[in-house]
Amino acid sequence: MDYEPQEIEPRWRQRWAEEGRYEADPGDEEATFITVPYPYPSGGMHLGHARTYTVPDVYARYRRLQGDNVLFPIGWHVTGTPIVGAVERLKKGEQAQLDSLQNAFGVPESDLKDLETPMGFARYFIEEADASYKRGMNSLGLSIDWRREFTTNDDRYSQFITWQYESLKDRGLLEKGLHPVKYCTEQENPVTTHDLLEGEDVEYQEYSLIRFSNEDVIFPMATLRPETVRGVTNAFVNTEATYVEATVDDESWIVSEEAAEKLGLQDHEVTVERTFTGEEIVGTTVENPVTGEEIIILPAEFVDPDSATGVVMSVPAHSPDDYVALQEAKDRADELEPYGIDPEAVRSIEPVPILSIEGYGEIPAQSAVEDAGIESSDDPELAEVTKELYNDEFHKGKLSESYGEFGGEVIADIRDELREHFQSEGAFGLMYDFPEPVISRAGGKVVVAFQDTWFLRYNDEEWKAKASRAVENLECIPDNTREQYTHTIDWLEEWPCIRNYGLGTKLPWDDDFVIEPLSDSTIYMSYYTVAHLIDDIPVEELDRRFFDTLFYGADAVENGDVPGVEESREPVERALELREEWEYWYPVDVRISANDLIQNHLTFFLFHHAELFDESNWPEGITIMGMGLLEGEKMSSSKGHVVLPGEAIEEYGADTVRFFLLNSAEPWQDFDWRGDLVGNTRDQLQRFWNRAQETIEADIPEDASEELEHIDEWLLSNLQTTIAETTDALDRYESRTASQTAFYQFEEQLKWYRRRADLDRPGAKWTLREVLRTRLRLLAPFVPFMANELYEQLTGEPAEEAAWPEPDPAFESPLVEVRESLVDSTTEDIHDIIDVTGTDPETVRIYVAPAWKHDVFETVRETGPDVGAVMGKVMQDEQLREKGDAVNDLVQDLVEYVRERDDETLAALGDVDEQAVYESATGFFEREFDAAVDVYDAGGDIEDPAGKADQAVPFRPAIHIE
RNA sequence: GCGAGGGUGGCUGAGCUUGGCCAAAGGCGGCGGGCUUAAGACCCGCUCCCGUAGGGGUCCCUGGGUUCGAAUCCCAGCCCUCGCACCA
Repeated sequence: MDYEPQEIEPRWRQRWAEEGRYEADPGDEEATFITVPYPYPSGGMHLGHARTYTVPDVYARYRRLQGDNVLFPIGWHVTGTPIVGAVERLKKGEQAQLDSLQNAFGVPESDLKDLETPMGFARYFIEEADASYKRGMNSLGLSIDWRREFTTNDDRYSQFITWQYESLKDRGLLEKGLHPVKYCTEQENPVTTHDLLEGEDVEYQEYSLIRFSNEDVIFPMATLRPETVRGVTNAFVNTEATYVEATVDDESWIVSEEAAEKLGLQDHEVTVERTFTGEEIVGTTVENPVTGEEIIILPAEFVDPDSATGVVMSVPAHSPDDYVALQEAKDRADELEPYGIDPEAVRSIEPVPILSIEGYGEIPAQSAVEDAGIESSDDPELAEVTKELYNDEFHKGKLSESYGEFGGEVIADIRDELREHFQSEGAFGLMYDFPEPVISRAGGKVVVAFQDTWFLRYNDEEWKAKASRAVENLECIPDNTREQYTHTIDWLEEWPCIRNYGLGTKLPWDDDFVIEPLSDSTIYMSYYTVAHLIDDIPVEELDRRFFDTLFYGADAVENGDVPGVEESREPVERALELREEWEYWYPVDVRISANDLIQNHLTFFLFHHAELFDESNWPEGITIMGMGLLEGEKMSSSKGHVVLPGEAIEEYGADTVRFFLLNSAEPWQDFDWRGDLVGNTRDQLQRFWNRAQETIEADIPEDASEELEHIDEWLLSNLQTTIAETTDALDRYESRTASQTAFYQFEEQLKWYRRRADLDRPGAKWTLREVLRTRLRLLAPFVPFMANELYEQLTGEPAEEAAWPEPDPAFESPLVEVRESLVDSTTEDIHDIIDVTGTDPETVRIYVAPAWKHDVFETVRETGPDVGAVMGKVMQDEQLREKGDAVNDLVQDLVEYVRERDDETLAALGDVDEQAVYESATGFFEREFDAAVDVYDAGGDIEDPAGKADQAVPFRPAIHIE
């Protein structure tokens, strides 16, 4: 029977579906609960996703073979704006979106209209599309319990999330506050990264506003380097731009027109009193709030009125930009007279350094500009020089003594403190803005606005302490991720957990808001335990009391000791029944997720479990997964640089796809899907299949197992090692090591076995069948279609009905392995000699070391690798003493030999009858070298034409060819 | 700058935790052979240098060190990747 995955695989898919094979219900067996992030169907499924879900599947299948009752569920995450945004972009006919849908995911024109509602879009990629997740998951043979699927937009799920957030609020872990957000001035609405047309990567900056003043009028100047306040020599405004005088809160401010609008959105009361062009304030002098010095406002074209306040302070000693601008202003000082500026006053402006830094002159900006040979503000190198100087000053610059308590400190250490100091003194204000233009997809300018927002208080000390404890007992795979969780818990601050629109659950007490995706997915694993059993319960009955009963039990509800709920209440009968499901499955044994989610989602997952559930229900393990590359480059649905599981499975078969994904890298390493390598994997599987067929068809007598020879025992001994190593590797989630061991590494052993053994013997046939029977079970988690098919052909039942193999001590034999290693090394030696001499021998003579040499070996083995000690003992023997140097050389050799080997091997070597080993392999040697082979005892009266026999040492026979 | 992970033979990629059986697995590529009418597929062997006897030399980013012995441990340096921070 040929290997036809397209014929085999659909049969198994159908069987599994019909049997409900992977539907798991509570039972007597040990429960294993494996979860993976539910997919976000804002597009189709590609191969990167395929591995995400196949890794947990392999583990699930492994645990099932181990006898566990395994639950592997899946749901669908649709919360928030990405899907809504995708629909909007589609409806607008945006080309990038159409490309992604049609080219990357093969959506036909006729289906596009189905995608015009958010849930229609989601539903399409959940199950309808060719590239839908459900189709992909089924094709891959994932052992999912499909009864439990849901979406995060379902009413019942929302009731669950409502319970979660009401509980958290009662526990004081939610807080309302103002928060800077990206805000579209066109739609007058907050926007997310997905809503941006331009500037997706731009983060807003927190600018210090230095409150320069003229009389009662404030001229706030924005800077990201508040420590330079003492180095300001002048200011710049754009003469062409529009500025306003506005009442800001109770003060009079002069800023650009754009800045006035932004300030109005940042919790300031702003009334524009008067509008004028920048020209008007050129020449004005203003007072530095820190130094009290008067500085003059100069004109400059480069000032962008849409950046921060539109009034720029100049620090020529530390900003190459400012330094060059000031030089240019001096050169053209005479042109400033019409503004009422005295040219001499401009020419007399000198940079004022406020910090010292090694590697630069006294005026760092000057030396930086001069060293780079920059002469004009048009020089493209200026930006680079500026960046470099800023970096150096931040990390290495020491502030001058005029800063009092901050003097002598490195900027990086005191910038924040210094800013707060001047803020509290009233010298500084604060403003948020983007350093680059940001444009929304609606075409409007995006600015930073303050919005009322609800926060999760991840900075709560008690909560952090609980989360830290959850990490302590967590199995982190790989182990070096543990530190990252701890680190994240340490620095995590408040997290805004709502959005203004999108799919999902409304904030229970304010339905203007929706709970955002990273916040509505922290404990949903518990929902899987009952998801398939609550469809018949009316939505409104899934209330607070229901979930309290479900998760905390009747006692907690009756006694009113559910945190935040004071009155005693009746438990809900149905919830008590369901509680058994939850108690059976929980906690999550392992969460398998992506490494970039450690900093947010996975840590949130720990926080929420630590708060809402007892310690016994905290997650037990998290395994991290790496990313996928395609032919060496990052996969990207928007660029169409993806392979769809359906395409790959059609070309190679699901087993090949799975095997490649699991075997080419450990789960936490990045993998690279390369067509040539995948093709090779398919060929290997096919070869395995063909060999298996020979074994399945072989006619094996009943009593064949009684005719095992040494080489059969050797293979079986190796098989036991393979079982142990594969099991250990899978216990550590090392899918690559496990599959390499069970598949490729054992193939190497088989290669030797085939060369060595007479395969027509019943004993050999029996051995190969035994090997196949074991290997199919070891491989079943990886290639379930093939393994089940072959196992059924071999034994009459699928591999998944059988048990995971365990090493059989009866077949473990170091002695057998050591004996074979002697044959192997001798074979290699003979080959070497033949290769080097270039001869084709007719006779090969093998001389085994004589008994006295083996006696010396025994002495070395007993004494240990110490030449002096061994010689002392050996020389007590008169006969050996007579041999003199020969003994000395031998001891040197043997000490080396013993030092390099472990005790078990040495013990086995002590039991070996070397001559018998080579004699029994004579037939093999003769076939291998096509020559007559004779084995001699080097100590006997023997034929030794070249006088080689003396060279024999234990386990290294002398060899002569002729 | 901080944190994490790396630098291995033509390429890819194991080994490094637990130093010695490591000239260093496997795959790809290349070379030779078998099978075949032929190609492909498949099977076998070779693939750092020198060598007509199983040996020797050089080698795992660079330079030191520890050790009887280092790809593996320690120190210093260089370079790369990824996060974060910082930065008009």
